[in-house]
Amino acid sequence: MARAGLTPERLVAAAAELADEAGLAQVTASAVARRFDVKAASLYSHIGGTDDLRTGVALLALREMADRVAEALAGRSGRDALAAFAGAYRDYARAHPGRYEAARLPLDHETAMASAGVRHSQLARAVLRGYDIAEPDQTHAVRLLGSVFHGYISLEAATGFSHTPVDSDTSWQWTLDRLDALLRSGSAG
Amino acid sequence: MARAGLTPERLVAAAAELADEAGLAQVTASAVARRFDVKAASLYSHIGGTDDLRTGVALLALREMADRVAEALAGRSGRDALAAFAGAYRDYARAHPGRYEAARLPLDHETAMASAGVRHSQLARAVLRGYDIAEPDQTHAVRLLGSVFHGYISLEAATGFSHTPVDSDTSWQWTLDRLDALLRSGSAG
DNA sequence: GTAGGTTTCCTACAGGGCTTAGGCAAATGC
DNA sequence: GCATTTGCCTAAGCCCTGTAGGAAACCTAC
Repeated sequence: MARAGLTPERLVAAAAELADEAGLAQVTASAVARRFDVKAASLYSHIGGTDDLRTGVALLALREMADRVAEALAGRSGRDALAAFAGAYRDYARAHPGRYEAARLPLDHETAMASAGVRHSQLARAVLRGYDIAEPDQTHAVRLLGSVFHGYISLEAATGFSHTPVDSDTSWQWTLDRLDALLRSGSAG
Repeated sequence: MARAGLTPERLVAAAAELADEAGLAQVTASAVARRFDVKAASLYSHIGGTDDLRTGVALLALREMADRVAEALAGRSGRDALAAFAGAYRDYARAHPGRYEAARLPLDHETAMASAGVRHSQLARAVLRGYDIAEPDQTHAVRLLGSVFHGYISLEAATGFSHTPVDSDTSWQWTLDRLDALLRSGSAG
């Protein structure tokens, strides 16, 4: 019988597609095996198991997001950079909800340190260079940016902010304006 | 043989404890049944299944959080109210991580509308009464509060913001200060 | 080109979890 | 005290995980 050509990379890529289509919970060894017309047991020479698959999706998502954010940020500063930064995350989450979900999985310290997660905080600091904020406020501000955007994106994904007549895009712009103002007054401490 | 005295409420309560101790993923019909020294099949006359159990935990968590937030808010306004509001959520999430996790489960529209989730936005609006913000900005501000606090709490839970020497409590206070200032200047925009 | 070794995928199996169906025993109500 | 209702049981089917060991495809080197 012809071989399916399984590799860790292809398995993780399939897992990522599955996550986006059906949710991270549907990413299982069985489901991924089905995508390759292969028995579930065949995956175990390539990956450790279901957890490995999900962690793989998380690492992939962190890399892809960092790439997109970096590209969005190129040549921008100030409010422009802030909007590009936030927009890149939001767009990614909407295009790849399962991957985004995976990116929030807890990673052990070692894996986290070797992941693209590190680039994310560097990118946030790049945005803040447009705002003249010194340490330790800069660290506070990095956390604030992460919190606001991750929070907004995940609440938007869960509820769609659909219970009121106010448009979510309008709230998003409003939030960016206010955050920009907040950071601009940031050097005051 | 003696009966175990199962009820939907007791099952959900046990599921909530389990969630806090071991994570929401460990909340299964089997695991809850073990807590009552009962076979898993016995649960099915009381609850619909595993999903029901988790949804039950979500609804419980929403109720408990709304109660605590309401209590924390009593008699406070302005920055005091803001800090009490945010602190109540953060404390709850730390005391009951599994319940907090469950509270973010997507609920169908009908269930969401009948849940205590509705009270949460009312409580956020109560905080904003101290800041003189009219619609539609008030809705934007409600979303901002939800985003910042939920985002902060979930990032804190996942990473502990432990990769840098800057204390998380300090960032939290800084965030509250800045948010207070932002809302105070809010009537302008 | 073909023999050996390696890799890839297979079948088989053990272990759990979910959930339904149907039965017996305990509680309840009359 | 007896009938009914309720609560928990066993049994069984299905799906997922992960391990072990086998067979076939691929590679290498003569």
